[in-house]
Amino acid sequence: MHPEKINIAIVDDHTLFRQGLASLLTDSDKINVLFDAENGQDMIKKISLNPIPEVILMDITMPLMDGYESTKWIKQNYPEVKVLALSMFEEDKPIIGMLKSGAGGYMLKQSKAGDLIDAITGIAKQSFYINELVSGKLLRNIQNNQPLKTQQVEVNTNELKFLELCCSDLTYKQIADVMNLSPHTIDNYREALFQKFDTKSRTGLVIAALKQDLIKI
Amino acid sequence: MHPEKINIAIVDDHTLFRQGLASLLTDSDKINVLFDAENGQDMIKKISLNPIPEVILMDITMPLMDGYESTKWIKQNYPEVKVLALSMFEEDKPIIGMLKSGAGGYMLKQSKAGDLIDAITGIAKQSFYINELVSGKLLRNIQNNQPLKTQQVEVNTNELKFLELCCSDLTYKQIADVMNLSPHTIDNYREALFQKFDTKSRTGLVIAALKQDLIKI
DNA sequence: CAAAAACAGGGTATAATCAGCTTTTTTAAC
DNA sequence: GTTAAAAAAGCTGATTATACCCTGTTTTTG
Repeated sequence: MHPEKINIAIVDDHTLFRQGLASLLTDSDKINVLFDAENGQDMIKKISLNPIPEVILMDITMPLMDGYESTKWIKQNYPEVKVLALSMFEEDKPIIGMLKSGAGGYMLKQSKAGDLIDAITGIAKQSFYINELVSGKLLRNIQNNQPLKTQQVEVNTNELKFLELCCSDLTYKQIADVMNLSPHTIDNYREALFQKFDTKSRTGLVIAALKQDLIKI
Repeated sequence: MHPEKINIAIVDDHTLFRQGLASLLTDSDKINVLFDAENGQDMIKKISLNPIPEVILMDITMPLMDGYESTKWIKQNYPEVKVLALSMFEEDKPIIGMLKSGAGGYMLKQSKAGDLIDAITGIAKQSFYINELVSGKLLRNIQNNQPLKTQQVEVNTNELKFLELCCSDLTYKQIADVMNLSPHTIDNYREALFQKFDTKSRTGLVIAALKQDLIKI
């Protein structure tokens, strides 16, 4: 009397975990495990030999092709397939990384089976499944995407203008011209900024300024 | 017999809404409205004349100083105060915008009173309150923050490595050394890339590669 | 007025840019 | 397998730009 089962695949390099999980999920009457794979390359091989799963449970750390790469590949080649990250890490970086790669949710391996099944059914229906673990990270990520300043370097208006003009094919002589200053003054600016940014080349200058968010491209 | 009430403030330019809401929330035994304000400037004036609220309910569209600005100001001057956005818009932009500005949650004005009270108590306790409305936007935002490619330029592995090494103070000679190639081969790479990216300087190369997302800094 | 900051000059060594050419390695066709 | 074509790697030599000196003048500012 149950509705149609959800077809999934499991990608994880630990065989015991993979097969134990498959058995566990199969025991429930809601989920059908189509195939499993021990890394991304194995998954690519097997996905064409099987029916397309609705959801893929994806580990992160795997040899040959990890969870990030595998998720990106899935989203490029089978965008309708949902990926649910399943990992032991609860740090920000892997969570944000998997979501950026295209995962629609993130579950910890220490979750209860019932919660995982909820997540799978949730993600199958709505394309994503956000729990408290993930929502906080998401929010913090979006809010921290701009500051993160190191020891901010002070630059005056002219130096800033100069830095912006450095992001071009203009020579210093031409920059001096544009700014209506002597090339030697530009020399002074450059040397001052070299010191401030601890670099020795125009390229280094531009990159340092970009990193500090002083200029945009 | 209720625990301590949560002290809040309401910032919204519609007087009837503001006062009606205040009355509604005060009727509950969980929330105490310290003050209200009709825009960000009014809020700034009143916040120093009152006890500091735990949570501020913040509208977005307001004259003189809108919700984005007001939220940023709060987060800069009273970072411990939580902001719960309260708006009629359920589009991506305002939601993402308010969260980026520092709001810890986002509720629709068409919510039920009980849900709003839940959100307020939630945000007071945990600093954020994520509902289904917000989580999907967050996820989509984070996933769409990268692509947007123009006409992609093809570069091979060596050229890519070279581009990465260009983002440094290394001279071409040193790059050649690192890559175990003759400096003249590096010359060839450079010239080929100059053509591909239509530039004439190392700086231009680096910037073009960054724009195309071929390299990261 | 004195000190600091900004601007400007001359000069040199090194690195970057550019054009034209040879050799080696790959690729693909025969 | 041979071989022609194409691609990648390597080279010479010259010009221009960049990086780094030291020094002096003007302007701002306390």
